[in-house]
Amino acid sequence: MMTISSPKGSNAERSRIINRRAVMGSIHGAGIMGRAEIARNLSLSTQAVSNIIAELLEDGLLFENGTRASGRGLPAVQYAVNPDGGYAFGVEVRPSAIFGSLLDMRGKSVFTERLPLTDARPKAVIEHVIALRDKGLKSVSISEEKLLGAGIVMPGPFGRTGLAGQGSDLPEWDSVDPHKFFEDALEIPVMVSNDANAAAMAERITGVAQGLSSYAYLYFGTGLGLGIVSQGHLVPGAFGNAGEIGHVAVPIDGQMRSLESVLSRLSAQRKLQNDDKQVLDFQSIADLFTAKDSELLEWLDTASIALGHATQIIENLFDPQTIILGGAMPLGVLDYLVENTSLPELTVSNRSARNEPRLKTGTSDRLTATLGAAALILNQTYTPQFVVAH
Amino acid sequence: MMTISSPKGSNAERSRIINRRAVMGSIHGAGIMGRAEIARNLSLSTQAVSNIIAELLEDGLLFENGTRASGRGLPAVQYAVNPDGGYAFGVEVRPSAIFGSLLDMRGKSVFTERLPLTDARPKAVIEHVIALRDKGLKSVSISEEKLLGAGIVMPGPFGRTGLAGQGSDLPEWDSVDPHKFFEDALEIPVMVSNDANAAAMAERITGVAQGLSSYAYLYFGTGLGLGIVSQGHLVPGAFGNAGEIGHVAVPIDGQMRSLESVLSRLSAQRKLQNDDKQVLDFQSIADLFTAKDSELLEWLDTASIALGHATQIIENLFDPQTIILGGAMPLGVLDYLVENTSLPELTVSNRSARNEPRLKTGTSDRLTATLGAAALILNQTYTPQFVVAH
DNA sequence: ATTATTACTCAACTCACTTGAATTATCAAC
DNA sequence: GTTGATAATTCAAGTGAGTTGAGTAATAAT
Repeated sequence: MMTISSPKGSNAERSRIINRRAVMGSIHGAGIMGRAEIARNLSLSTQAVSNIIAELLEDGLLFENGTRASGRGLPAVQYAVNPDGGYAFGVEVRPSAIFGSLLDMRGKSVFTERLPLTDARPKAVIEHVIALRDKGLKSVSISEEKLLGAGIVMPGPFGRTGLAGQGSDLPEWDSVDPHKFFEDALEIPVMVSNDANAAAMAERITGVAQGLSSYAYLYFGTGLGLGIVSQGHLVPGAFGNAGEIGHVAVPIDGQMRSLESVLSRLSAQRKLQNDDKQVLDFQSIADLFTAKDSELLEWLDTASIALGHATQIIENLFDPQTIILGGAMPLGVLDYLVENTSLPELTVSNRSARNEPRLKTGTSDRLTATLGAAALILNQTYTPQFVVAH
Repeated sequence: MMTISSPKGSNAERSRIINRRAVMGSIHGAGIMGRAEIARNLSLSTQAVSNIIAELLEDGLLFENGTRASGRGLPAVQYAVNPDGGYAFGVEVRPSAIFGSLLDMRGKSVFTERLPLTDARPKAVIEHVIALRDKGLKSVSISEEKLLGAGIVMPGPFGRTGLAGQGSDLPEWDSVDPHKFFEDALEIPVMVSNDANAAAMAERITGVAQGLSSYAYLYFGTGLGLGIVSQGHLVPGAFGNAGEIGHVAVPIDGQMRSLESVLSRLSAQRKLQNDDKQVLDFQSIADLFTAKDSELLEWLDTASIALGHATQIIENLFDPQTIILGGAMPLGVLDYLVENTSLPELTVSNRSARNEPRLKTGTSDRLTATLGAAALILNQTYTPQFVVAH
């Protein structure tokens, strides 16, 4: 389902697109920055950067932010990203509801909304998506032109796989190319991804992964997903289904079980439901954690063992700067996992010289993936899709 | 140890470099190709491609290869990669020996040699490397200018990690940046990588991964490594140590054991040594396999179970087009593993619509990594280090 | 007050790609 | 066979975007 774009050659126009993004990315990463500094950073002439910045100012994507002297010489005029310069629309499609979000240029959420869904067929979904978009635009009084694009999060796996029927997939979409479908309907650039990848990108734009280029993100949705970022780019897999770590088996009490069956919100809910037959929501789990519920602590023990195994696999396969835990799981629970997981010793990540902890928590929110959907678009405007060697 | 190059902006000169590589890559991938066809492929004007091809002809990297008519219109002049246009130098450094190779532009090996090493310190190593280079150049009568670069394979992990002392590392190199060291000494572009990554690239240039963009490569060295290729690029990890899959634990006979301890040449050698206390080499294993040695078949049973687990992990984490098995293990053994491994069902790769098998064998050779080292350089000349969105 | 240093701008230049018209070679239809 | 459509190729002019070098302005150090 994921269209693999064949690489294109470069020309003047495409260079400008790349350089605009590189300039935006530099400023976004540093907060404020001067032209000469950016030019050095990107190995471009100051004149080139000056021209690009003039264009970006014109487009309202940047604004001047005073001057800063560093030692001798004329103090550099600083530029910062204009939060109101553009907005990214994020959509999360689940079988029973659609979530929408709007992020400003700095990744701040300015609108979120949930619409229940009774019909998950493409036609019904797109109507709801458009309704969400219009409501969002109206609620913050911005015009449609300011929309940079739409990020769409849909439950994976994409296409029929050995995991079909395992969870929350949308069978009605089997024969639809979501990317083309949404782009045709919304008429803005669209990126389609799964929840874990989107959440991973959200951390890169506003969260704890700022400044990191290679990291992994363990996403707690209903199940468990993994977003892999290598050199600033998502590793999508050949068919867009990379990161299905929930289905990897690990030994628990001498028995092989899928990670998802012991390390996910659903597994916690199942464990906690043993007593009273009601479905526990996010808040209930948070409350139980605060109350130091013994069943939950038991679950955490097991989950922590599972996380240790997951860490060993992820670290040895990717050698990331860090592994971030986030998603729809109470922060206390995630913190507890990070603190109480005994880290495997036999991995490449067990090194003395580290700037980042091996595990850390990211944002914990039921809307992580929805915001992440929009972050996919922001990431695109800040990350040139290329790297020049040396 | 791996230097992470910060992205640069683009300009006319860098565009030309990118486009030259894209043109070379198109032709290499297709075998022969005409200018207009390449232009369409890269979304460039035919004029631009014409200019680039003229330059590449001048440089001796291409030659004309007849014309081909396809329907109406003037038949297109076809171009092919000139094998003698340039050579890539590959070096594999092991604690006790250095291996050198030269590949022509089409990836054909024109020289290989082994030099024993009694002193693995950088100074001694570089002397041997230079000796290898000079011998190679002399043996095929090519001048130094035709060397495109050198690929260096060194035993990972790079830097001190939790795996230090586990295997074949080179402690003498702990405080040396191999990339800078070799580039200063050889005065040509250098790429440093581990054996698995290099082997994965070799398959992409000449082997069974031609035309694939996202795949995984299980490398049988002494231990077991994994090369991960995503969208034509290696996934190196934050510190160059991605792919250490050998240290991932899997259940064997109800017990967790590292993959390497059951699925590697060393593990086979240990198993087969039980009877007679001699070290078995590559050829001996091949002979035992032909003789259907019962101990070896026992080892294969266990190894096959381990490979099933490895497959489940790799497929769920990367969703590759295929997993290739290769390295210093007799081809019969690898084929046996591919045929007799029962593939896990619960993975995203277990889909009906597949162009590639889930497992297949690549090259089986003791020199796989040495040739792969040179392939790193060829890959660079064929793969522009960028992707323009859409 | 002078000088070194750095940021920035202007104008000229250059590189490499694009565009459009002209040319050539082939296939297909009459 | 002649004619017309089609496609590859080249030539020459045009364009976009980056670079270069000279000149100006503002600051810190001497």
